[in-house]
Amino acid sequence: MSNESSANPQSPAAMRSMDDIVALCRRRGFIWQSSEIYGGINGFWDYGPLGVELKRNLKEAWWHDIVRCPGKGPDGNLIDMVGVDCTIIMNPKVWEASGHVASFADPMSTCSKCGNSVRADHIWEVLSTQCAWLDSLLQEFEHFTGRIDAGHLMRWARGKGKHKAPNLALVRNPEVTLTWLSERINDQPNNPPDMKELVQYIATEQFAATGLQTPCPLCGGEMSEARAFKLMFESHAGLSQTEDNKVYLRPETAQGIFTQFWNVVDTSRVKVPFGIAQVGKAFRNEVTPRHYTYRSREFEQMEIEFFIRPDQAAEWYAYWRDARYNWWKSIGLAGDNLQLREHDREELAHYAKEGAGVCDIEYRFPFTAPGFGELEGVAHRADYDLKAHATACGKGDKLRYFDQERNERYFPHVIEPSAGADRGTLALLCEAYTPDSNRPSGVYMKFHPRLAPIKAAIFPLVNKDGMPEVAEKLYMQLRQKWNVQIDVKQNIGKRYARMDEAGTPYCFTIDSDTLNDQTVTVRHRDTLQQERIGLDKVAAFLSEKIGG
RNA sequence: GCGGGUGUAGCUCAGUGGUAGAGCGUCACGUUGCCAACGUGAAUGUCGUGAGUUCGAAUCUCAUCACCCGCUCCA
Repeated sequence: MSNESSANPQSPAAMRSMDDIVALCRRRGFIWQSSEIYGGINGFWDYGPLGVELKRNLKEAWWHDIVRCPGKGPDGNLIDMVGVDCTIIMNPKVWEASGHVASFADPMSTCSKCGNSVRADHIWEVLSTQCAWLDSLLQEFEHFTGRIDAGHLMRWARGKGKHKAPNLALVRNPEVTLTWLSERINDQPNNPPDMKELVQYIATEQFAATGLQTPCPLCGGEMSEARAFKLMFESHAGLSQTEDNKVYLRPETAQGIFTQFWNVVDTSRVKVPFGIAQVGKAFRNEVTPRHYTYRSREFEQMEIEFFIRPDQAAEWYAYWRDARYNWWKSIGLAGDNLQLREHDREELAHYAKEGAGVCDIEYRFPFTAPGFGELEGVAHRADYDLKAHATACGKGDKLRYFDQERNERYFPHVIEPSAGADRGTLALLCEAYTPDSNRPSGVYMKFHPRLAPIKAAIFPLVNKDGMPEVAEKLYMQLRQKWNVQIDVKQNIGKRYARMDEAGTPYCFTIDSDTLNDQTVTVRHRDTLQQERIGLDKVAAFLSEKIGG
């Protein structure tokens, strides 16, 4: 990212370069690399003293607004929401039922010449739709009559083919390759090869040794056997390490909620519509962890599974989509950097094709700009998960939810707002980062006061004349309710500057007037303005500005 | 996984084969009278890591790790 910031220091992007944000996060103790003294580990990040407060504030704001005080739904009734906290390691059958074991092990094929990797089940689609050299080859056969013309192939191999598919067997060694192909045609004159087989023949040099090969869509080289990438972390529960006790670290928190759905219904007096919320770690063996904490291998989710009557999916989907978008706005991500994006039908996941919709709430991170990156997804998952678990555990329709009012049984549909706590924290950091050449620190963190890691700082103007004693008394009082800091060292400007970089919204300074008239100055982070308020009014001031 | 780039103190960087440095920051003491002031002093380095070449390597070579960029991936 050093290129990004140095390339064009005048551009708006450079004003908010990721490099500078990362540097501040490190310098002030928001985020560090995991195991940094050993060189770090790709895809894992730690939160420092300020970072942990910020992330906790985000999770607590979410829990407060979602579980404790969720507001009214589209039906005008108060929303019913309860929380759970499920384990990271679950019975492996959970992941078979959810489809993760199958879909998280997408077999990949790699080109032995150029190293290009393609999903094995997509390779023919890629070859037929996005392959430049195959397009070029097929143009040679525009007037293709059904007869395979070795002369045509040879001419292409020695001309265009050399540039477009240098590693294709036909290009490297056309004589041998065409020998195998003509043998095939002569052996079975009544069964000419179809397009797929033809493409495999021209990709094959050592037919006797290797059998038919599949060519690389980029360079024509041979693609390797498909091998599975394990996208779920694996471990073993028990001392021996065998297939029998293999377990997975959960790749999402949602499945804990689904598997406990029936216990919640039986014990919590909730009835549809209602929601179950959970905050917790999830793990994915991402191929390429990138962009600071944005795509990590260990991350934290804040998920709601909201259970509804199937016929009410559309209105609840719309409700959660708007509620969640507005929530992110309310904690300080207002403006052009936040957007709501409905998915096209084509990009929908398998469980959502027929649903009321899927959307992402996206933030314009410096590394995605001018594009956006996902903060939260809101998806109508229909009854896919509850049904899958009901079937997999062998109880099937017996696990349908009984709707007393309507006297009917059904599997509730699910609207799932699933947010990333680490991505949210990163967005808050990026949004807060505000360069300001007029202040000593050169930058300040403009956190919404509700999310700010430190709510207020208490400073004696000088470290004598009874000021420290007054400051300490105020500090002892305020810290019972808020995360506040006291600092008596060094000059006042330096202390303000430090608080600017920590994003502390208010500083209370005790000076000589305090000793006479029992007032303190309040210094506002964003405006640098100061006002005087009574020493006994400080707690009320914070309550009004921050809550709590 | 592929290709390109980067890696020296907390930060910004200097050091191109011969004693590892500066500024800022941090800490201590003094001072202080509202925005990184001043004075004195102090601490802080596996020169990303590991090998190799060399009498001698931060410097040259190779490997490796981490980060950044572009592909790829993103259920």
